[in-house]
Amino acid sequence: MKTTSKNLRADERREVTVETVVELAGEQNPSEITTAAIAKRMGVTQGALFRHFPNKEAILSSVMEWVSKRLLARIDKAINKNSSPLAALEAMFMAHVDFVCKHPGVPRMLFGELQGAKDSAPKRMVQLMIEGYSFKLKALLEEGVANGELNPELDTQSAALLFIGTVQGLVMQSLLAGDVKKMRKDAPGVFAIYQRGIRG
Amino acid sequence: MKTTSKNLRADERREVTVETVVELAGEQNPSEITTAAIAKRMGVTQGALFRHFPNKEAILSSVMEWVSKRLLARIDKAINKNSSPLAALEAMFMAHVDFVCKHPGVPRMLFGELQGAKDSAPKRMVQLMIEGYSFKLKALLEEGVANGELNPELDTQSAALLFIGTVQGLVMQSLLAGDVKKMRKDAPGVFAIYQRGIRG
DNA sequence: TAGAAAAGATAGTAATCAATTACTATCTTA
DNA sequence: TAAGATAGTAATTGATTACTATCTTTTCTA
Repeated sequence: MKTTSKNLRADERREVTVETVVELAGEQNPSEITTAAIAKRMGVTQGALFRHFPNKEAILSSVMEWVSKRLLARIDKAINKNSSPLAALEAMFMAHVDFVCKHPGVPRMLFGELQGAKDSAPKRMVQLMIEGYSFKLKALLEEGVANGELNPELDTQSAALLFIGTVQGLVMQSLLAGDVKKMRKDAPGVFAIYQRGIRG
Repeated sequence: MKTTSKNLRADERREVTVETVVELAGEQNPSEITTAAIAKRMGVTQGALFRHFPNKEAILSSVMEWVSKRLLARIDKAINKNSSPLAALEAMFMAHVDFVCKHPGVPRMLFGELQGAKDSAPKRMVQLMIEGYSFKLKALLEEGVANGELNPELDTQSAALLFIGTVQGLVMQSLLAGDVKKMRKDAPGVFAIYQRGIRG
């Protein structure tokens, strides 16, 4: 029984830890999240964390893995629901925005990890995720070009970069306003301009 | 004489401090820049910093002020050189990218400050700067719409957001590649798509 | 050029951090 | 149900942080 047991199993505890970090990252600067803060939110002592993770970096690595898995799965689902590449692109965009709205700490953590000079395990995880993301994105863009939906002379490399940057811009704007939901509201208008830029 | 003097005057020392922080931010995670690291780079002891700044936050505030002044001045110069709004937008974009290339730590610091939950003095400074930036941007966009250069039905709010996001996307890409100069190379292609999205 | 004022050095402080320790509570299963 | 395995606690560690008190050197000025 989950509800009656005081102690969680190791894998459950790891899962809870990861979710707690994602939650905290939505409320404060991710780089200032301490192991003590994580433990407190979980209702557990600080030292207990190190029964399940060798060190703090391993926690962050697990978080990045969690994010990567969930985001890419969402993206895939959005893509597969649409036959047209352009429609799929829009669905992918909205799925991404929706994901970030639900987990506002995620883009902050990603950006934070990328800023670290040394290439840590979590940083490599982020790079890997963006690689996978870009791959799907470029495939859609090239499909659209071949399809005729997109500008035949489209620079797909730049278009992919702009796509990701667009989401990043929405995130930054929501940070400025201190309002996460703003993103969902602004997304359609911004994507409309992007779409106009790549359409055939 | 500057060269012969061992001690700098207070205002000079403050200036050097700010420039050192900007420099360090280009090399490492801004949130991990310690007062000891700043002092070491300046060839001065850590305690000496507190002769010129009441605390660390004041240093960061000064840095943000420095950034704000320099960036907005550059933007203004770029705008004033061009009569056409669309040409001015492009010049503004390139000036911004150029500035970030010269000071790669700047966007990292901005983003980092915005992430802090509490609204500190440096955070307010950043918000003020982006406000000024957006103001100039929207003026140009509206001018372009009135002019006929831009899409008459353009959503200028979204267009402004996308403009800033585009720069942000370039920054992120350069972080991923670990190569700042990549940004300058990618900028024209990305702006071309943006331009296509807003043009009349 | 004396000496006051400014700038910097030296040597600390208290607080906070991730990590580790010795120990206890709880669960599982043979 | 006894015994081993697993999960968590409480206290402490050394390192690092921003910041400060006191002393020394440099620079400016009257």
